[in-house]
Amino acid sequence: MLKRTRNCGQLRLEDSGLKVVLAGWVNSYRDHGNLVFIDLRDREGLTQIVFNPETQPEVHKIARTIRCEWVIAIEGIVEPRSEGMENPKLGTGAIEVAVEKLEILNKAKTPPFELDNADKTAEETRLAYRYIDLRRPVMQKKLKVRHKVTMLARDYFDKLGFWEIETPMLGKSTPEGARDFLVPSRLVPNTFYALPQSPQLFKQILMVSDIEKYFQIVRCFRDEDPRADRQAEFTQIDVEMSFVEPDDIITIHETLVAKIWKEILVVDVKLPMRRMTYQEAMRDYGIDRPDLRFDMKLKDISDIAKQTAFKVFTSAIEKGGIVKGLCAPAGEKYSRSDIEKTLTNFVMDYGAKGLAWAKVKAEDGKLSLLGGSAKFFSPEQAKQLLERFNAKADDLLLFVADQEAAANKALAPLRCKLGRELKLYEEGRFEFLWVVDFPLFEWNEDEKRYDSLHHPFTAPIDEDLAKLETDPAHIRSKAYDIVLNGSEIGGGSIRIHNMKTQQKVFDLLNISRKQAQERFGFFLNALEYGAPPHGGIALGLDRMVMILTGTENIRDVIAFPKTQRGQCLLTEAPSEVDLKQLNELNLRVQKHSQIIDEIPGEKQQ
RNA sequence: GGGGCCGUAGCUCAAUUGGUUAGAGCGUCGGACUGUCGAUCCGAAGGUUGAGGGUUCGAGCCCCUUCGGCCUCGCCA
Repeated sequence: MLKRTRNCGQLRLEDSGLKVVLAGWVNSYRDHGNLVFIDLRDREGLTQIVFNPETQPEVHKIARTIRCEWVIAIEGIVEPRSEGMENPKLGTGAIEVAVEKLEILNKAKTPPFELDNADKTAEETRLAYRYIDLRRPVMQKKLKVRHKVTMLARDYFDKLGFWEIETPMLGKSTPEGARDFLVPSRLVPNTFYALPQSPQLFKQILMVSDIEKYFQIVRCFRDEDPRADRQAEFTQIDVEMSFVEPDDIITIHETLVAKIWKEILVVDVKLPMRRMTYQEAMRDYGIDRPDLRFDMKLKDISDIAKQTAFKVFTSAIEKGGIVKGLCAPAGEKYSRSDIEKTLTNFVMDYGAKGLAWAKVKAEDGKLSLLGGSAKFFSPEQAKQLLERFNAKADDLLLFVADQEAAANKALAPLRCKLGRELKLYEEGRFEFLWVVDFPLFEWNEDEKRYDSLHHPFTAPIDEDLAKLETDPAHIRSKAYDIVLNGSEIGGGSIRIHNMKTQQKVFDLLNISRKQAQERFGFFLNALEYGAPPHGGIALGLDRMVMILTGTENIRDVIAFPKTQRGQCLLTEAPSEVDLKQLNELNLRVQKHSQIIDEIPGEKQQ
């Protein structure tokens, strides 16, 4: 076999005269009857190779039989292209290689889609032939960025004295949080492992073991329905440290993130990153991960709304709700039908009961409200509204009247939609933010108990500790989320390292002593054997790479992703298994049980 | 579990109100061609309209069921 000496993206004019060996895939071939040109591709680029019938008649003859995506190796001389024949689109466009020897390493069937048109090809087809899809430079670039991010992280943590330690993939199922993927145990019949939703408890236990600084680039599993930015199997850059406060974790990780942005995008991220309390985020943006690329804050207008004659507003407030809204700059481009159909349906998808609106018009230099709910506002009320939003002519005011949480839930996505559609920010902007001071709990009305906002091991802020007894709803936690352009790219907290506090939290979560022992007994025990104060974070690798590579699709940054039904179209997983395998695991699937039920007395297999 | 969009040649799409033999571009195959670079020119092959059922004289189109993909609400401590 010809051993390659150069890659296909490497050769330049100054290499002229060199004898080289290249190997790769045939990207395209152009047969002129006389000369044959092939663009040879490897992951580094394209190089044009030429077969000349006059100098190499035998090789030329074989070259004419070559087809796209065949794998070949060639030996030849690097030659400068003659005047006007250079290809400025290629890095190697100043030269070509005149082939002297050709080896066909492998033929290839015609690909099911053309690499050049793959961006227009159904994703289904691309996933079924992922090995071809991943040959495309755009896909390779994404995988390369992902590789670079993990290498940067590993190098960064190593230099700071962190150790990368693996934690088990076969773990213990806990009913909290997301649905677990279960793995049956063969050696202990009728029992199951769970794949980790995160290495949370293990990394905390490592702190008890005085590992002090741990990190891991680790796969996590949550058996919930996927989304465009969510996959059942995903990767976290997982970190835990001892003897730290939130500031320590925040500083270390914003520095890492800034380094990643600098190295990969050559973008300078201003440090320290902005911080915002949860309260402020919810008040101004209706969500704990605000997109700060544009302003357009939400405003509570309940005080004005309750004075109006608009029943929708007044009755919502009477029921303890609020009226909250936003002012879309130049939003008058939305027609009445856009607002009352498209935008209203949009907020209703998020549970809003409706969308009130009014347009801001200028008459003789004076602003007034027009259309929609405008008629319900007195001139004085209208004036107050316009002032509150600092509204300008041709703006559009939109309101939702509901319980506060429900109003936020609808307005936050509406704000993002409007920001995008009204082009309130330019692409390529990165607005980082730490959201801090999360509540420790939220009240779960259905279950009549508190739920952890973060997870049950999150520590309360010291000055709020006393509220564990008196006012759990208003305890703030030492949790922090890092948010970028409205996307949560990481989150963590300082943990409870004191068994008593941990027990108290379980009580409020309505987890009984017995349940706590069953589920987390090993962990609670560990806390009693000298657990240091500790905390950590997990950065979402997939989401970071998505933003770094400018894709909205998480499948683009995963080499072998799954579909919305959790299937791998390449391997056709998941699949049925042999009865023998099931028997070894002491398992019977419902299909078999039904057969047995239907044929009583039939001998069981 | 709910809502929405989609499925026609290998790929991307078209096909009038339900009406003749389902078309085009790219790709593929064959041929031509002295320097191309998304080569060009000539020619050819290629279809169970995702699957099953129904309505109809007649279905790619209408109805039902089903499979699959994407987006989304719920879900994701």
